[in-house]
Amino acid sequence: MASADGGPATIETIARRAGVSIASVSRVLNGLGGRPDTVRKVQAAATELGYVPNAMARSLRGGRSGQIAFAMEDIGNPVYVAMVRRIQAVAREAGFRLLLHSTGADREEELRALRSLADRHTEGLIISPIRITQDHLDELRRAVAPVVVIGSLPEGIALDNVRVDSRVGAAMAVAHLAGIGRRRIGFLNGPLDTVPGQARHQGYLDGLGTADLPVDEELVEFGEFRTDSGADAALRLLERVPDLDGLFCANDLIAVGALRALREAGRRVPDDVAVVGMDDTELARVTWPTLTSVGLGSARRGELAAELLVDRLGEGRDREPRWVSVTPELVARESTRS
Amino acid sequence: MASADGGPATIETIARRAGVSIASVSRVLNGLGGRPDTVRKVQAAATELGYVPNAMARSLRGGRSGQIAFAMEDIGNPVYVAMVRRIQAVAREAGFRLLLHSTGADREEELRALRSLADRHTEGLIISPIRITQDHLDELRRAVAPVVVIGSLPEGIALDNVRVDSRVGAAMAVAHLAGIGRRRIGFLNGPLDTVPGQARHQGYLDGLGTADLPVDEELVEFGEFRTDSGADAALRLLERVPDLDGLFCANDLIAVGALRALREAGRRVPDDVAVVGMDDTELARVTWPTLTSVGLGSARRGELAAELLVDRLGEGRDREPRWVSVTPELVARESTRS
DNA sequence: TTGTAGGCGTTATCAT
DNA sequence: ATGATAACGCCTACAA
Repeated sequence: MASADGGPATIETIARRAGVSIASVSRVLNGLGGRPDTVRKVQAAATELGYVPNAMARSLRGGRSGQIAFAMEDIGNPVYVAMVRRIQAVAREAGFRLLLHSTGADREEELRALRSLADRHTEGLIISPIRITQDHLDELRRAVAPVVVIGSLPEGIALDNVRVDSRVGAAMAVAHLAGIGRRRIGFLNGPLDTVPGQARHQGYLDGLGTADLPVDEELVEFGEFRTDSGADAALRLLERVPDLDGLFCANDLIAVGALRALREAGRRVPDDVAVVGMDDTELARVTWPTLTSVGLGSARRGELAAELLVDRLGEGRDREPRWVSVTPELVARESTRS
Repeated sequence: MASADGGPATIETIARRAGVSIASVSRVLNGLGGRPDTVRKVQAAATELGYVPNAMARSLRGGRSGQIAFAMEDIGNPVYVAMVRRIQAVAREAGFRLLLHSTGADREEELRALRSLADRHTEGLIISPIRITQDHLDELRRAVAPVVVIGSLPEGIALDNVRVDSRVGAAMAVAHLAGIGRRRIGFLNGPLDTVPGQARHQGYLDGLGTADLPVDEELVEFGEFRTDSGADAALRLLERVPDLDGLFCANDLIAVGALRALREAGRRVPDDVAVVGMDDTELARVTWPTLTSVGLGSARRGELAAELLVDRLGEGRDREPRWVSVTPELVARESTRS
């Protein structure tokens, strides 16, 4: 029952009702003892009034909001869904609520998310930016609360950081395609001015080198990390390189678009063109043919990031920044089955 | 620059620095006028100190946290992703931060989400439960802050509510299958003790009736609203009803599982078995064949729910509860192409 | 064991 | 126009 006297019950309401001071109420409610008699009266009053402590007052007083935030590009990308899921679980476990920032990869939005730490509504932030500008670095440096970055950071940034070497992952993809005898291996990349775009491009070149395949700029197309963009890019590539027999896509969304484009263009997968995606999202199991993809441990990265943050907000307040990493793993499916 | 004197800058710090009272600082910072001279001094001090108002203090004082929450079953389901996306957008637009509760369809978790409104860390809640127990109703009734329910509510509950008639949607699916000449139309449903499970079951029966097809209990299988469960159910159904030629799945996840099972069982889609899903999620465009699905406007429902909540937290504080609904829409794709 | 009182950082009221 | 002061609800010395 809410109190009849207007607003919700407060320790003051309870104190009056129980005939004790607010201090006693607070103590009892926080299990700090008291005379049995007092305890009983307070608990009775609290129950009758349906008392629930005001989280805002607690936060203000305690200097801790009990909230952390996760900023990502777009929850529409299954990679982030996987991350959010695990982050949510770890956060809840540790008693934190989770806030979501969808930035749309907009630089301003990302910076806003970082800056918003300053108002202390959130105790810490996990951020996964695909571009890292000087502004980002400045803002990261002057962040007033712990930040964990998912994604590769330049040397010398003293921040908790969860990374995965997607350059190696990309090379694995190319090696896999070369391994099943493909010679004309195309690459559908995202924007080259993004961290993943850059790394995967390097990895693609590495992979070609290792497989002793010539580098041919004709084989590379750029677009956004999205399905529609992937389909368009695939069509452009097919037009230009009719004898394509392998295709590495910089993420699963692009790969899904590519599969569609290939089908529309009458190419069989994997017989004519074998395809490899990246991120090993849930999508990879749903397409037809199912998609071979290089997993980058997104769920695991989310989990690790959350654990780092939670630790730093508790025990590990003053520890050195930690850089942890996850190993890419190729999961072979029908799209490269010989 | 943060102030050197320990903690972050407060209006107090600024006041000292500018040589005015905290009241003046507050006024200037909130644009409530002041002598040009004073304004200048305060603004200068605030900038130099890198002042950012403490959100917790503001919330406590103002009685508003600027936060709303969304509670859903599992962010892994694309239906909720679509909702979250729009909710996030509307919330941000209105100046609210968004908190996420993943309940795993656990009754206790859902109730906890509802009860957590009591601590005022959140101003309102959007909840999308698939089961509505008496406990839910009790808790909804005594909720201390505005709640918007996405999903059908029993009569007589005075709450903002966004619904879609998935019974009609299910009937549309069956009608569509019958319309392309299918006679043995199976149904893979979720649990019958859920609101959607119940409604879709009714709709399935409605559809058969309208198409003058006999009701045959053999044609119905139950499972969870998940892909793996859908695959299992499909196999059971195929075993029992070899002459199946149409299949309605209670959501896209089930349908994705069914498509896989059908392929493994050597049935061609749509030639042997035509398939219709429900929710028209992003998955429907990604499968092969692409999936005909009955859209239930999940993005739109999320948007409407957020708008209702935001309105009630502002202008519409005292208006009557509103029930808005969205119309199902069948999107035909390859899985039912004749 | 208990109560009084101060303070967390704001905003808003009320004199001046 | 400005400053002192009282809340908002909670926790916690400190004093009794």
